[in-house]
Amino acid sequence: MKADSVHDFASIIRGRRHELGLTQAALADRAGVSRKWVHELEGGKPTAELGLVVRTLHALGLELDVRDPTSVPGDRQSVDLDEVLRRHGADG
Amino acid sequence: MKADSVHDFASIIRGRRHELGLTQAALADRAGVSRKWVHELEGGKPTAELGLVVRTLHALGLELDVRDPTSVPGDRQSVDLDEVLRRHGADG
DNA sequence: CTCCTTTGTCACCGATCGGTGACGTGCAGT
DNA sequence: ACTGCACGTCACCGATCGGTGACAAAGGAG
Repeated sequence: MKADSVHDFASIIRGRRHELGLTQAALADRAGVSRKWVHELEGGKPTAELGLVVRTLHALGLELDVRDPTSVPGDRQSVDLDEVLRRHGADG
Repeated sequence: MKADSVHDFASIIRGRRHELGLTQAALADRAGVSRKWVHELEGGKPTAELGLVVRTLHALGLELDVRDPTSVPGDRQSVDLDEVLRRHGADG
């Protein structure tokens, strides 16, 4: 599940929480954060601390991955650095 | 690439930055953050803001994924909620 | 309608984030 | 030795984080 923005995190987390039948309070408890924070995260708060997000994801049984979208299996191993920089540099 | 902790982010980001031949300053510039922040992130700062992390990842041409480790392709589609909660609840 | 649960929201607060500007170190080239 | 670059680190600062405690709205059940 691609999480390109903080809003993606928001929906993923909220969805997963519902899947597991957890309340915000229950999730907050499991993740060791406050209910208010869970509420804000599910609202797409961009300033949420990385560590807390990771903990919350784990509390939901989810895992975080970092991928290189340009490394297509069977295509090639390395990347066009210029290409990458070009695409992400100015305006994508 | 699994990022289970903020330290994983640290090494992934630092490694990728080197792959691309970018300096901390250059990356900071591309991501719209300060060089100090990049330095701290690469040091494993757990309080780094999610939004900035996402921006930095994008500036490195990387993508963030959220996965359910229990959903093995070809095994089954859904999850044992109890199982998940049990594993992540007490002590994993 | 009443009770209960869940969620959205508020004010208040100490602690800390991230930016800026600067300085010292280590390394490479000349 | 001297110059230049990348990096680590520092003090300072306004802005904001996340926690706490409390209250109101929304939804279901009797």
